Amino acid sequence: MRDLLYLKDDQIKDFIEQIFYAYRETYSDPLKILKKYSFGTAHHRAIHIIERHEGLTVSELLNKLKITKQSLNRVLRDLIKNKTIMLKKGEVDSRQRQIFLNEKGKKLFEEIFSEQKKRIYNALKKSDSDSVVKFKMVLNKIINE
Amino acid sequence: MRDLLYLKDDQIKDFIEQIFYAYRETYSDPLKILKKYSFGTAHHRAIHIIERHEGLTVSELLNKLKITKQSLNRVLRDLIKNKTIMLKKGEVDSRQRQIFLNEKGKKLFEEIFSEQKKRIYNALKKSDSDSVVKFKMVLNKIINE
DNA sequence: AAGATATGTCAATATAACTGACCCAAAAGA
DNA sequence: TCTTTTGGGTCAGTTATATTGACATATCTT
Repeated sequence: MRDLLYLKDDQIKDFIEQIFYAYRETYSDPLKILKKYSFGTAHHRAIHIIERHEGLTVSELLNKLKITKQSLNRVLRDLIKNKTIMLKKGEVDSRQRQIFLNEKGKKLFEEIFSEQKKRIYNALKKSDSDSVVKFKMVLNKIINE
Repeated sequence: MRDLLYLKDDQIKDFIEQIFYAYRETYSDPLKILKKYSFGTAHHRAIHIIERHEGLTVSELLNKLKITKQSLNRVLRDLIKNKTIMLKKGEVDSRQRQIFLNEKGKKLFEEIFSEQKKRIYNALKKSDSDSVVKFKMVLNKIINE
């Protein structure tokens, strides 16, 4: 029987620790920029998901963020007041609201992303294509487990 | 010139989103167990790092968690009161405190870990050894960037 | 002896989340 | 059409986790 080293508890514990570090570092990089706009990481996560999924509905955003609507509402209110995002009535179901970045929001996203990108870009640049593909595969399996 | 698909912005944006999901899912799995002991994720992260680095000092723990000593102190106080951890005077430098899990803490760690382990274990089991090695490599490069 | 370091603590505040209750408008179904 | 369900918004109060700033104590270094 093979000795599946990569399934050993110590390896798994290391991953649990490293996933925490990777998340924290990745999301702390743009905090300075966010502060300029009086935003925090909660706003950042919302902006990021909205940019990746333009026109998604409030309930779709809720499902991705997995927070309560009361929590999300504070964030959306700030973003709307700031003219970072806008809501449109859903075309098929007019109870729904679809969320879009407006011009100001797109600029803000780019500013945040250009800062946050560096860490990931440099890490991928130092890896070969196969490693990146496999990194993505394992990451996805962890998420969809 | 090669077209470096794996360095494209969209791929990087996906990673930023997925790192968030991976972290959130990994650390939300054991929340129910933690709640039984009136602990939260802050306690969990401390317990996890202490288990991985038994006998580390307070300042070493601070450097890993990257929070203020006032924040950490609340957590450590709770853990000490609960008899999850104990502090010992440093042997070389008696200003320092070395942190250890005691028996109760080791049991609690195992209870938390056995829950949290499932997600990672199953994801790794569905991946081959090479993928896991490369996942680790890229993850480390992201952290140490 | 003087200064630096490691740790602990008090107080006030910020951020991001929660629960629970309730509202309206629009869609879906009987 | 009438009723129920759904999508979204809001008020109020609370909790968890972090922050800044000030200060205290013991121990190590010079």
